Amino acid sequence: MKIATWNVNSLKVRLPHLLDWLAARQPDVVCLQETKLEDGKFPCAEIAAAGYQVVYAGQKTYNGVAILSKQPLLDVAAGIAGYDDLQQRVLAATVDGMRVICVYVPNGQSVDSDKYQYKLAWLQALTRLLRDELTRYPKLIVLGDYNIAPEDRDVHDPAAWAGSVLVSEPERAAWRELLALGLKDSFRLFDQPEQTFSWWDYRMAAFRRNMGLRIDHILLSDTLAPSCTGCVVDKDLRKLERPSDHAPVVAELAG
DNA sequence: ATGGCGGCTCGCAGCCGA
Repeated sequence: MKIATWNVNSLKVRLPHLLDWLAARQPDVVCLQETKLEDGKFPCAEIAAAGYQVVYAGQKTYNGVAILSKQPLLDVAAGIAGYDDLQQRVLAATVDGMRVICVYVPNGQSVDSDKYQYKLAWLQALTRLLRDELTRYPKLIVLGDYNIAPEDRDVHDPAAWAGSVLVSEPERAAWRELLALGLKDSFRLFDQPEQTFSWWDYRMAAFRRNMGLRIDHILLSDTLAPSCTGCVVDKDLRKLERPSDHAPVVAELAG
């Protein structure tokens, strides 16, 4: 099965791209971030017509997450239990016995901002949630926009980015804590082309010059990781008119 | 060169993303 994550940066604007992409690629499960839609405005009919069930947790202007699936979505839960968050950033559902958790990690803005402290606290809360979920769901997949480039090879210009938000050591330490729960970065299970990224700034012709970061990730529990047969970034959507600044990441699981 | 682009809003300027 094919399972994907994509930060759409407004589902309203990106819906035509999404529908074309679903038809072309036929992923089984798709997690979306930054839908930026109140639930009453979610395009349910269009997504149903494309052959997908969908659950979503949105808000006006910012954030918002959704899970699309060809198979039924069960035991749906939004947010992080025990962590009050007005921002809609987490959505979980069970698909075919596999727990799927869609995450939109806070950006953090800059390392000296309140938003950065929120990001670090939020990542701690996510770690607690995932530790708990892993006790109940050995087959766990956590995918989304992590807003962390885990290593320097995930950054187009590590020297220019050194110490800044998205690459700072506390963020990378939080990333390693997630992996230490028993999760694998599916992208790094395979040989990959150098300079593979999932986000490029809209400015400075960054996509054309491949000035990007790899910040969108698919984490697989140690139980699930052996069944992963590939993980790629699908850059085609970033080449279209009016693209999202993120490209989808797609993992293939056997069986 | 801290700008640049593109999304959003009780909008027409300012905030936010990454």
